[in-house]
Amino acid sequence: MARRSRLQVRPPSMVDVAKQAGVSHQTVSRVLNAPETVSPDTRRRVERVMRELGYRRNSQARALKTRSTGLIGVISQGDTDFGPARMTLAIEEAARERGYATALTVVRDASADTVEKTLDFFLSHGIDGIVVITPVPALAEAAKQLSKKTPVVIVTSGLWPADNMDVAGIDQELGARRATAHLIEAGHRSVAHIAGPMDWFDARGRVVGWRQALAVAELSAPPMVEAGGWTAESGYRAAQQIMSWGQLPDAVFAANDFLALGLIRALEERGLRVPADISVVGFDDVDAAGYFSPPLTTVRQPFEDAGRAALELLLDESHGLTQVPNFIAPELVERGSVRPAQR
Amino acid sequence: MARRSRLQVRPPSMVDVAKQAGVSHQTVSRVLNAPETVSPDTRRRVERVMRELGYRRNSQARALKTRSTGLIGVISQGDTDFGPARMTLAIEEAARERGYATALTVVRDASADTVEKTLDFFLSHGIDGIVVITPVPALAEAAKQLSKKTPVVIVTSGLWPADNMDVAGIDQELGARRATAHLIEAGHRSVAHIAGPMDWFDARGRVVGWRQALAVAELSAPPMVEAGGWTAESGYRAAQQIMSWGQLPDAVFAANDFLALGLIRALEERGLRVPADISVVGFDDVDAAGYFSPPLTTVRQPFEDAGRAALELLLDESHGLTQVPNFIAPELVERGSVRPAQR
DNA sequence: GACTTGAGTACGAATATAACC
DNA sequence: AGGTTATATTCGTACTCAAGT
Repeated sequence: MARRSRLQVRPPSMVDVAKQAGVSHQTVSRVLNAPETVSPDTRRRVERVMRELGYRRNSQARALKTRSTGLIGVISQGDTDFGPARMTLAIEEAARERGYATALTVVRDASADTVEKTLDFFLSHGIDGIVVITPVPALAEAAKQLSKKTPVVIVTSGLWPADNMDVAGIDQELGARRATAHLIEAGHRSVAHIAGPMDWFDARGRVVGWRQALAVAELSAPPMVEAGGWTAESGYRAAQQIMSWGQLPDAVFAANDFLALGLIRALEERGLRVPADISVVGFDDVDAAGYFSPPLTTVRQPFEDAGRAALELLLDESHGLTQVPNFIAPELVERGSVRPAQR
Repeated sequence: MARRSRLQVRPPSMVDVAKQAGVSHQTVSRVLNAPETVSPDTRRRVERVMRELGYRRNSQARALKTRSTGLIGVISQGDTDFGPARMTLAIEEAARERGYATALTVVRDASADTVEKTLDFFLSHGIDGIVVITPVPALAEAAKQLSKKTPVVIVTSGLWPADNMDVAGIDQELGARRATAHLIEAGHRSVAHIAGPMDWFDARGRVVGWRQALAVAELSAPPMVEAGGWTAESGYRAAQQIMSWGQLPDAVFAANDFLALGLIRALEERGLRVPADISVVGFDDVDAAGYFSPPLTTVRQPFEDAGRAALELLLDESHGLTQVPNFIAPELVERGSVRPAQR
């Protein structure tokens, strides 16, 4: 880094501050780490000199002594998918609030080799812990291995804590129950489901929740339709399948907003109006959901809360104490794609 | 981090390795940093002990001495927009290839205060340099201030190097010229443009390139249509505007793929077929572009190359030497949305 | 004896200098 | 002398122990 040379003036150290303030470096250290043990007089003097000199703690030296770098590693597999991307940002923000920096690594595959390399990379950079965001089982398995060498929290929605692993995420089953129950409360008796790719924990959880809500209401579940992906196109195709049934459902709970979008498009092409003829609920609450036509009733995932929960698990005393995963409750957002109950 | 205690066995240091191998720690250091100066015999012995003990360099101690942490800070504003998101991943990957870790920070706004805080955060974590990804002017201005305190590279598409700032990005004008020229070569005389939000450098660059290509072919430019965003919905609305013209254009170059998607949808609703009646070219080459109907001819942005270029600027000797920004050339991807030339 | 401050050393790697064969 | 290896010190912070008021 050649330009460095231009900047290569040694930044002021504690010793510099101490000299300038006429105290020992130890006193400067105390001003930072235990201010109450320093007389207000000296403290003010030292603090003033710090400001004058533009003193900044050297985190490398600090890390060397304390054995903690303040660096959190984040491993994510999904790159541009909505959930993982939002979760990554949420974790970054939560970490920054607590003064931690996050080092992000996006892996293309979850092979043992890739994970091993990533771990090695993180360890050699002295991270304090790792958050693994994984919507699929493969990375989760690999993450279990990691936990032998460094604290690890898994962010997912379908894994139960085991082998001392800490898990945080969003309660997909609950979200799906809420979505389905909302449709049932609106008076619908036949509620279909378009599921996401079943290798995702999220997709599986939403299926379970859908079935639970139907069972509670003592309604039978129509056949489940598995979409090939999370896109509007997949939703469009899944809709074709539903429309080929002898009897159309009253309502459809789609596993995410884009699937719902494709579904709505397909329904309208057949002259079916949403919500007049058929009600639809999505999942995620993507930015555009309020601008669909009709505006989509959906389930909002509290990524920020989940990110914060993951970080607390990683950093806090509560570590290893929880026997139940930290699954945050998502909320239903009512808009215009569900027909109000008629009575 | 409570669980830490479970792991709190001090990792082996050079001294441990040295003791075990019966040499001095200095020799161990040489094995790592200048192997050729150590006799093959001792070297092998030391290396074996390193493996046995699972020795790993302590990057904190190393950073303390060398004044380099191997950490690169990345500041990005756009969170889920296609370009910035892809660029972030590209930079992360390029950095990792070179052994650097990237600390990501996504800022919500580009106020002086936010940027100041972020810089402070990065500096206190000892980053070696910063990459600022900015599609809009505000962050770019703020980035100029940063460069006084640490090496900075700006990743963008509309800023010329100034004040010793290093800039890398993708040549938007060239991409737009290629897209437009492709339409002209196909025999189209009237090529309209749906522009993205004009506060984005990318949007502006694409407008300039579009005009340039038309000028070279001595064709006049239809009025430019500015879409309110980058979404399909914006494209759909922009299309309404175009269709209100007395005379329809032969072809439309849309500033990104989603705008193109909305445009195509609007055209087809009017009974206009793409490409039979009107040709369309997009920009970005998003994952789904090949699955649009018709498959979209578009311009692929080489994010990986640009990310690598940014990193090289930040790390390499070439620093400050380039008077011209490192703008990488995007490529046209021909698919099915442009009518082949008829002669 | 409270309260405040200082001296000295450890953390682990890098390196200049010195010593060895 | 030339090829290797060893000794001693440095980086900046944290913390123990001791000393001063």
